[in-house]
Amino acid sequence: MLQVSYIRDNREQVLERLAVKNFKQPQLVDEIIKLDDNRRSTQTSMDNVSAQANAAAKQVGELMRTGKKAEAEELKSTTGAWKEEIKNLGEQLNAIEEELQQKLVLLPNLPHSTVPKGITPEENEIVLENGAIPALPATALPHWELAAKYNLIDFELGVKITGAGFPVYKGKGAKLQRALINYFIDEAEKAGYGEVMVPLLVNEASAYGTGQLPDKEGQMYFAGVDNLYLIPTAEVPITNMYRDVILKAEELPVKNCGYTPCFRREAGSYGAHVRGLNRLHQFDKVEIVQVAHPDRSYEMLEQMSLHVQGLLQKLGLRYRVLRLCGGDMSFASALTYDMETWSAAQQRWLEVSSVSNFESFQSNRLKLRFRNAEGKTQLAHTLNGSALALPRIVATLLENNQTETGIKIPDVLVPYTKFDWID
RNA sequence: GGAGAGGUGUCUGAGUGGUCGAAAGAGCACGCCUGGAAAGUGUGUAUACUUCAAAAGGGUAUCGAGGGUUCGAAUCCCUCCCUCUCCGCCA
Repeated sequence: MLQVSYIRDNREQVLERLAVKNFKQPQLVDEIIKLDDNRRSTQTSMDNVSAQANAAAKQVGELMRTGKKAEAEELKSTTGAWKEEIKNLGEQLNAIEEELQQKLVLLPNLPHSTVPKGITPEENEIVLENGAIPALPATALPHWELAAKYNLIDFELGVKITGAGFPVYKGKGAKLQRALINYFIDEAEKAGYGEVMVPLLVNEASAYGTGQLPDKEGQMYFAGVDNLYLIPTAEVPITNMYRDVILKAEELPVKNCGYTPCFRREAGSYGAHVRGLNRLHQFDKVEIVQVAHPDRSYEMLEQMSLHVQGLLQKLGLRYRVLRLCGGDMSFASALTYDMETWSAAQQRWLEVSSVSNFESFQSNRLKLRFRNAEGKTQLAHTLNGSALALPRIVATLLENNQTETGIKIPDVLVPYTKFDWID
């Protein structure tokens, strides 16, 4: 959520930035400013009447104490009109604030100045490409066939137990999952991210805090009896640890990492591109999250991007980094890098990580602040990234490392898997 | 699931109708003291909105949330939420 004061002070710039994000309702900006004007004047009127009423109440007390009952009674009789007015103004104010809030949550975050214009994924900017293109045998298989051939993942069994998109990992397939999780967590800790293990269900306030509500309600599984949402990403519980928190400036940046399963309904996305591990309803992910000083958040974003790239390099995967264009970015992000690995058997790029700076868009909702050099509270910046999401990493690893005789495990993972071949 | 207790500032904790944004202590910050530190001592120490060109200053709101009674509510009444304890069940 953008800050109203910022919108007021930078109207032109806000409109210009929203256009980069291809935002369709620029009139909202002026509507918001107008509502805020209205809010202010109503608030001022109400405060003035309240001040009068408060003063009178104090005076009544004083008169009673000094025994001037008649005067007190007289004063009492005059306060009725004020009460009525305060009530009316209060109702008006509530209505205005509600409408303002409703419009405010419709505005996406403003894209950073380096975000390219564009609408479709094709217009994303390729920042760099790295790693060798694997040479596969002519008999190379896509991962879902490899998974079946080596008995690593049973998609059908998952359908029986739960439904499509909930695979069962078996044997070395299951061990590979655990190995990757532990490897990613260890690497994140080495990079200074403190590990946390968080709840997989969150309440409404948390879902709202990171922006899943109100707009993306349909994406989350919902446990209605207890009013809890299954997390679509660890970002939600981890970032919400800092909801309503005022940090000291010297505590920044706060760096956390955590492993969780992630649950996404992915309503309406079916087809050839979502076969196998390409898109699941439940998947595993290690997330890195930072709360940063506004002056340094972009530096931190680069640091996070390099961390993710380091993982891909160590796993020996060919990857590329994209700077998302305005139209392809998420609602809450100011700048997003997507990392994609090259799936040699599917002959396509697969998104395995997304690293974003949300600036103060989330922290404004979360009321996540720090005390700045002047001793005043200021909104902190929040960032997060996948480091990494497992399924497409597994897909690429299986496909790119396949040989006639089996699948080679990358050296860095062998201490975790305790085996170096799947055969 | 049954029964009970309770939600006050960074924390502990007082406060049952006015002088309460709130005692006291702890913590923290700054100063004094000291060769330096501890102890001691002094001062300060919530958040948001608003007014003001800005600062200073002023106003309003907030003692779990919402509503009510009253000239006036942390304090009384109602509804909801949450936490804790005991019992039951249980990984």
